Amino acid sequence: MRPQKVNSSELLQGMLNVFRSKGYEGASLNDLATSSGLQKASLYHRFPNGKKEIATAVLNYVNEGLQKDLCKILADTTIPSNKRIMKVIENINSFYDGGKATCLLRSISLNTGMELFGTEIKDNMNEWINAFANFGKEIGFSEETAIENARETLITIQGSLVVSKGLGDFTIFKKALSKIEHIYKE
Amino acid sequence: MRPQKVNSSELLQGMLNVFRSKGYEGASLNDLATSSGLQKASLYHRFPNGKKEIATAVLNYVNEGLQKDLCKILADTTIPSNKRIMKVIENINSFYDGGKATCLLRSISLNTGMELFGTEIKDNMNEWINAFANFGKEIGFSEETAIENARETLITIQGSLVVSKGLGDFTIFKKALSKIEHIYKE
DNA sequence: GTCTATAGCTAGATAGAC
DNA sequence: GTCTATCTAGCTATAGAC
Repeated sequence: MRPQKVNSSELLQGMLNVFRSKGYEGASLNDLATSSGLQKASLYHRFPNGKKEIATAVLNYVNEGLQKDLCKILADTTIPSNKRIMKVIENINSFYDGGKATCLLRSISLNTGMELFGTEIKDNMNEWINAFANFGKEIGFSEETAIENARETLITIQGSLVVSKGLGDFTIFKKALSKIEHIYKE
Repeated sequence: MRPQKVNSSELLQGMLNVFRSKGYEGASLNDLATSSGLQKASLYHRFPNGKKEIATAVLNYVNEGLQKDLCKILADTTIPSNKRIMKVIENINSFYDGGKATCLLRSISLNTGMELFGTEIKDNMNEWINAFANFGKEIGFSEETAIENARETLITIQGSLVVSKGLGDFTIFKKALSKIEHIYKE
């Protein structure tokens, strides 16, 4: 057995960046190959169903990160809630590179409509909302308020990513994150 | 002089829909031709610099609509402010087809990064913010609060478009609009 | 498991008839 | 001003050597 030249998470991280900045249609297999350090044909060895399978793998990779860096932390009752929300906000900030990186869900959902990856996108968004909603209930929000705040949290993150990037003013993203932090720190 | 087979605003409206749903890279000249009712080569007659010029024209077309259906109305002091904000919210709702349509700025900014249409996008977003900020000042907000609320208005619109589409739940967009309405109706 | 080479297709763009 | 026909470059995907 020949060793893999590039390991799986390096590969996926590189391709994640391509999909984020170029979208699904815009990301060519040449782009993906270059970013990963492999040749096109080698990508087909690892992902026999081509581009669609690559994008699915990248979506799963992101979802694992979501579980690890957001859901699990928010649900970890051994840590004080103030610490948890702080840590999660930090993770979100670094995940989106201070607002400079585009959300994969958003870039993938363009071009493809919802047909190709609709369920993956929906599931991922629901996990965000559920994680924050459960956290909200734990710190004393009513069921309804918790869900409402969780939705607003996701809306604020997505919206501030769009606006801060459009205006080239990344303090907007930072402010949005601290606004979210305050929602959960009363 | 041969008459134009399709007039300018029909042409642009059709192509706007293509760019919104497919993004810049995803929108092929065949798509654009089909949506407009003309052949590819005819599009090159009207837009000699090709796809980039088409996208610029569509961005300008959207910007004209923004002026007419949002900026001018918000600034029209002959109408009571409550009526103005109601009318503008209605226009936003129909412009985004109740949340089902994607924002052109968002779809265009993908793939192209900010390199190609960065200034157009920035200008357009600034017009949104200025229009709402001026309106906010007029109804009594402080300079700072007015700008802060205007930014949050844009963030909420963009974010709720993303989330409601991702979840396939367009009541989220509706709720976001009524939340915005309340900001300006106290 | 990775590579070079290439097939088959569609993209954006152009030429020239009417 | 609009059309059909066509060019070249790039795309996704595959074949087959190592």
